[in-house]
Amino acid sequence: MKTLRVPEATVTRLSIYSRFLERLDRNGVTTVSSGEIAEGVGVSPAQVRKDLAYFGEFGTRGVGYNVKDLMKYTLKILGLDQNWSLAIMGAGNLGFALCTYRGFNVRGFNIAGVFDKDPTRIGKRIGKLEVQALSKFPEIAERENIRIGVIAVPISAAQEVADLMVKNGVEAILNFAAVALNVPDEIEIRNVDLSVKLEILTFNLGFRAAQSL
Amino acid sequence: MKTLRVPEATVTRLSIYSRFLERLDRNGVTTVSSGEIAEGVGVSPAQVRKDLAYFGEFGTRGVGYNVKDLMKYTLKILGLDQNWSLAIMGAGNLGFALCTYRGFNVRGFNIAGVFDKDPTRIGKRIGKLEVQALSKFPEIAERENIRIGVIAVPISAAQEVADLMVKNGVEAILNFAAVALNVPDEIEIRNVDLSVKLEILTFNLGFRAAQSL
DNA sequence: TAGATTGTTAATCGATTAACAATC
DNA sequence: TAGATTGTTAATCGATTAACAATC
Repeated sequence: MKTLRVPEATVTRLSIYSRFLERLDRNGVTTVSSGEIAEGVGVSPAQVRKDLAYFGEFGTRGVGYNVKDLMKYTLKILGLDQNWSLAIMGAGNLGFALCTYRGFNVRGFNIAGVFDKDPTRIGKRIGKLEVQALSKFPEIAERENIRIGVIAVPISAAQEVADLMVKNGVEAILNFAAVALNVPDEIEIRNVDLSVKLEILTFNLGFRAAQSL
Repeated sequence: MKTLRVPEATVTRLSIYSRFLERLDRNGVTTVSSGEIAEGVGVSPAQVRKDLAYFGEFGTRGVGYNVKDLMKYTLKILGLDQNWSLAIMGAGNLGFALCTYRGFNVRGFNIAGVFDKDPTRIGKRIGKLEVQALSKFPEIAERENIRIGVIAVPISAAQEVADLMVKNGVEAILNFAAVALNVPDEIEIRNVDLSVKLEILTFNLGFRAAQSL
């Protein structure tokens, strides 16, 4: 068993390459070079080739890459050659926004259930979805084969919701609550803290001001 | 002029340290060691000390760090010893969720205006805010000293909105639209692509399955 | 063949970690 | 003083880039 280690930054870039390739394809472009991809997404050509080299040889020397083929390969690498059922945990404002976010659908993510524990929210409709009680999670997770859950509940409820998902077979979690969650090692988890992102900006603004003194 | 280069990961961790310190402070803890911070946020003690060392000496050898002091220092480093006025561009579901997100307020971010170009949205209230026409942006940005803007509009409108902000003195942009924006070099810009985050998870699920073959 | 571009290796760059002198 | 923990240096680790042989 080879243990190839792929940098997470490479995976992020592959996402971006695949979007760029889709755009080229829509525009009828059939062949592209690493330099053109690099130019299009703002990295170096060597970076593009290196990122792809982790997974195979997809180009033709002297020619470049076939846009349609490379697009398919990158999507397959990312696991996007299949559809994924998501659970959105929390039907507050953020949960609502996530349920209606069109960016998920175009990449093959299908929201199979939205859950809340607030009785005033349960039963309400969000588009084609109906907000479900947390108690319905096990049944729906099983039926819909939900492997990925998104946490959009307040900090105080985040751990409880994570536990519920882990207990019911969820393998990966995207967590919007600003708290470090305790989950087994084998669960993939990533945090998105919106305020941290802003703080990188304020740091840089202040830092730049200090440098120019 | 020294050109100290601080890794972005260090800034992200400082955000997380500062939250952990606030929690300790609320719990009445007065002194903390790099090892305890490391334990609390899931990094190495050397990492904690190295991150802080970019900015000065904040501890006492043999003793540790004073929680209140270190909390203040980290907040100051991040630029959070002042309040920041934000503009939310786009009053769709995501814009609405951002306007009502309480995580911003506790870190000193104040939403000073929410803007949209859809006439059916203009004038609607979101909490204490009223959705403003894009044409009001210059006036309000100036009056409220808006230096940071958040883009929560569809891809098709993102560049236009970015241009408007840059023209009116915005220095930093948090972009939720899945498109690379063209802004002058001196503008700080970070993208948050919700789908890319999910794709890192699907990649890892697929990758792990492949490794265990 | 000449020109172009890939795939890959080696060099470089940068970030993390281990180790320890400084010092409370 | 003995014990503890910082601040910092040097070693290690990992990611990016430059360069070029392979080859279309």
